[in-house]
Amino acid sequence: MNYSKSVTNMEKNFFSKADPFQKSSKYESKSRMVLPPPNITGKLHIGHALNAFVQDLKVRYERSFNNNKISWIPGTDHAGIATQIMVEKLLLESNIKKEDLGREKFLEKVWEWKEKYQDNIYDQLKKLGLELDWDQAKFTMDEDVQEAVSEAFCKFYKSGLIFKDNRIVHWDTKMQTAISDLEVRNEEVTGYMYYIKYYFENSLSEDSPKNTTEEPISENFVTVATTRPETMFGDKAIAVNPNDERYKNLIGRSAYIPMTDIKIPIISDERCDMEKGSGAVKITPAHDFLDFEIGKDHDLEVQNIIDKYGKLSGDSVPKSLQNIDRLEARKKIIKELKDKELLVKEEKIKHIIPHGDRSGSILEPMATKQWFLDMDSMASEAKEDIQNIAVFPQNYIKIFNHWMNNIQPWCISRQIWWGHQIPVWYFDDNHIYDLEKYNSYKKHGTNYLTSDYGQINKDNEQFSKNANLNHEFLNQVNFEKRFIVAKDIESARKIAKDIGIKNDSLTQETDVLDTWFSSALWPLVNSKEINSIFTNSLNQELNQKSTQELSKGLDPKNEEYPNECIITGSDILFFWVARMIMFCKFFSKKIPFKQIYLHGLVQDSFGKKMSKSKNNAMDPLDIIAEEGIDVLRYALLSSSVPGKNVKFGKQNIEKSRHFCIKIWNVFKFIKSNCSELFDVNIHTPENMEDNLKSGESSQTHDSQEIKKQNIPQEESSYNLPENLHPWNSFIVLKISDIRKTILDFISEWKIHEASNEIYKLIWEDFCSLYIEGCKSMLNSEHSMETKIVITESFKELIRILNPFMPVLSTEIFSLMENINPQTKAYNSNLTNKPCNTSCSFDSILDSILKKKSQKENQENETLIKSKTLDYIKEITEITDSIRYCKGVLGIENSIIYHVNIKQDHVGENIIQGSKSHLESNVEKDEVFYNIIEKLSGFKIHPSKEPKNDMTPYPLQQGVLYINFLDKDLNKLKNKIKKEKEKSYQDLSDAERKIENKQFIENAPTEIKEEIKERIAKLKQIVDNFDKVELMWSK
RNA sequence: GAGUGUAUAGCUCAGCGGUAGAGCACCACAUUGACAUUGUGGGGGUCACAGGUUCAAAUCCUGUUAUACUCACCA
Repeated sequence: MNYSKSVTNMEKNFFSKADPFQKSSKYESKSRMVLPPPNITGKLHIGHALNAFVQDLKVRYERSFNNNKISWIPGTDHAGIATQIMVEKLLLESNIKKEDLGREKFLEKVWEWKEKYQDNIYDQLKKLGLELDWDQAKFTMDEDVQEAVSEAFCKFYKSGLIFKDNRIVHWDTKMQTAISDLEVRNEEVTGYMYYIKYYFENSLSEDSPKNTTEEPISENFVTVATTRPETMFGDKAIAVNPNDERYKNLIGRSAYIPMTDIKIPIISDERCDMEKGSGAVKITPAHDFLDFEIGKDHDLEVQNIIDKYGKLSGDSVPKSLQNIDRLEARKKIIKELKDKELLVKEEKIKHIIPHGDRSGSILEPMATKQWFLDMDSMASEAKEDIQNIAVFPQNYIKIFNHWMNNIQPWCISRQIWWGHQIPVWYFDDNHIYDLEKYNSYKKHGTNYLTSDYGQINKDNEQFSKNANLNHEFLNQVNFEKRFIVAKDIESARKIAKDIGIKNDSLTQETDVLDTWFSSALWPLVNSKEINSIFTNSLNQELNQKSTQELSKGLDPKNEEYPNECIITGSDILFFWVARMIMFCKFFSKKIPFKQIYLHGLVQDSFGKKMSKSKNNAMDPLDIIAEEGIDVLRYALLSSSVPGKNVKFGKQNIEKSRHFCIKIWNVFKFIKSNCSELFDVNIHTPENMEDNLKSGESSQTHDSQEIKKQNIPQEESSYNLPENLHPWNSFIVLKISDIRKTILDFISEWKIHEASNEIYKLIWEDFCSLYIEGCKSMLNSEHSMETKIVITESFKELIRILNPFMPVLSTEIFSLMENINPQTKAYNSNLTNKPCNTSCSFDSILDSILKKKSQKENQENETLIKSKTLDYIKEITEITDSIRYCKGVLGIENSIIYHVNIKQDHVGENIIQGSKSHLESNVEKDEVFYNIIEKLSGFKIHPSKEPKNDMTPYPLQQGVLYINFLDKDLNKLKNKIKKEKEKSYQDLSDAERKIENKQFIENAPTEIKEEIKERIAKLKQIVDNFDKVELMWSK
């Protein structure tokens, strides 16, 4: 059964059967991690898949290799604006506008949508095969989250961080809401700069400028440049730079707004750029950020002339333009200005204009009343906090700090319906029932507070002494703006009653909070500490005392919070990660997570962002349907470098698919070649016996081991020899080495490096080298030993592979997990204790390194390792050389070629080397030659003297003699010549280095040793090259 | 304009002080072997450019030039 055909079944097993890797349920530690909650707007995209796979890898890695069980919490985000857009669109299909339904009915529809799409998202997440803790799934508008969000708002307000103000914000005319700076997408577009004449007051005749037919002269007007002429009806001044010689005389004069008889002053301001436009700029405080600031300083009126739909309105707008969309109006205005010769010129320019991230419509800066959260204090704290978080990649700390340094108050109110409604209740003067009481509170309340922001003025002792008034809640009431901040209507009513207001008059703020406001609390609301932080504190003042109480609520041993880590896309560092740090720290006094891992975005193979409109989006579930989970998963993991975008295309998928197939095939090989071990996993004794018998008959040779197995008192146990054959020790040592490398890479979040290491380990070391060589081992006296090492090594590989390919690894592991040949490890001799536990990879490793024996030390370990590696090196050097010749000369396998290894030089070395490894186990190491034969396809004859018809070929430590039959050797000779030259070059380079005094003085000893070794090797090589060339020339 | 990256093989990218790497593509050879969704070998690189630090630089620093992203910029 090939891989592609097996995938479906494998995945079925994966989802329906217990995870064999999860058998041990005892973990040293338990911790928590939250899934960045996907929006309930639609489908998962490939970026979600990458994000989820990285997290799932972390969970599996921590569980299997760190004894740390991470509870990974799924959830979904209500995504205010985005979802509202979708639902509105849906309703429009049946010709229903949200206004027709009204807020309540509309919200019902959204909740219906939520149910449906949350299920969708969860279904899709489940199809990715993730180890999520589904019992704890949460939605950002769940009741407890709503409470926490209200509470958070109140607390922010009481500590003076939230305020309501009339400020200029980015306004989305399509959604009719304000949005935050981060939700603005700047796009470069081609537009026009219009140069418009503003006539001076005293240059005019009695007639208004619109009637002028005279040729305009510069003494009569000033030219103002703008890209948005439609805003001119909101102009309150013309500003020039005080240092601008051209306009110095104009300061203090007035000019008329074209098409109107409105007169505005000409003022001077340093922020006015002399280089830009004409140097004179129209100031429209209501519709431009800088103008708003300038207007504030010059006491200019803020007059909105664009309504919330983007249509022109207001007294100063000419009748013909009233209620016309601003962009439409622009065209009309330009036409009229042209007609009236008020337009000096229009200039085609490229400029960047802000668009709504969600709606895509051109945003209008608009002065509106909004709720803001002051970020300054939290931001400066966050800059400290980020130092205590392990951030991967680290350079994002710089970016983080840069953003924090330039932070502005966050506009948190949205004029939409779907979201957390702001917990603020308004009252009006008509509803005061106890005026005396009200005024008394008002008086003291105003004194009590520094401003209308809610912050307590602690210096005001006078008020706190007044025992007749309940001042606890005073920082929740704003008497000037007539609102009460309270977590719910009951609390608001209570306060209202206290200050003499009829409580049935309260109306809640209709605005909702920015979606990211609730997201910022996500790690907190997903811990069980949510209650101790967000309840029963409404009537407490937020002071040191209650702060202490808050932090008391958090058990320091709490395994849930702070979270283990947060894994998310680098694009939402500011949107989400930064805000979580600030919010969670503010409320819990603790940094919400220990580590941050930021991955890049998944782009198409050309580096373009994937999107539906470009038709280059890849649906992860399509890929899964076609290729399987693991192929997608490994493809994403292996090509994801921390913080860098992934160019993702066919190639990534293909490499991954080939890898899966390779693993599946080698498993098939192992299964068929180590069949008797596999059969052991059928537990019934009768079966076992049968299987052992069949195992025996399937063996072509009558090996001792099999006989041993059949001895009843041994209960089919097999004694692993004291000294494993070096070919077998080699793979165990190799896996153990690379395992460490891989685990280190994962813990440093170098997942792409780890992926690459497991790839090389399985494909090159295990399949191409070890298993190929084992094909001869399996027919040797080492057969049983080899089978055990093959299966145990492979099981270990599969265990390491599990975080990368859970489906394939689970399938293979569950088919292999019961292969536990009852083996007595050799060390039972030493400890005198029968070691009849299953023979695990690590016990084999220990036995190779003779770990159980206390006499042994580190030195011995490295000696064993290096001896084993020498053996392998000798084999690979010979096979590589033969393969090289074969490749260069184009030799066919069907003809048997011979190789002589000259024993008086190379061979002896090798045989001695191998003997010492094999110690008493093997008398003569035929295996050595068999492996070379298997790997190279050449027949090997060890002998003292080569035959005359053989061609010498240089090795590092000697000479190979190869019978090339009648092949033309010129190609090879030329190659060797080149190789020789290169070796000479390398040698002289290395020698020059070692002769350099400064190098000797400064270089570290390891490097010096390395170079010395290299020189020794190169000398041998060069020497052999010379000898061989001499022989060839004969 | 400010910040942050990136420039390495034909393509997509790793490596980031001590002999230039992978996958794909290319060329040659092998042939049903666990694996044609294969194996083996090969060709192919002044590591953008210019300086500097260092015994040693693709790697660190400075500058230049491309290029990408983020933030600010609608006169």
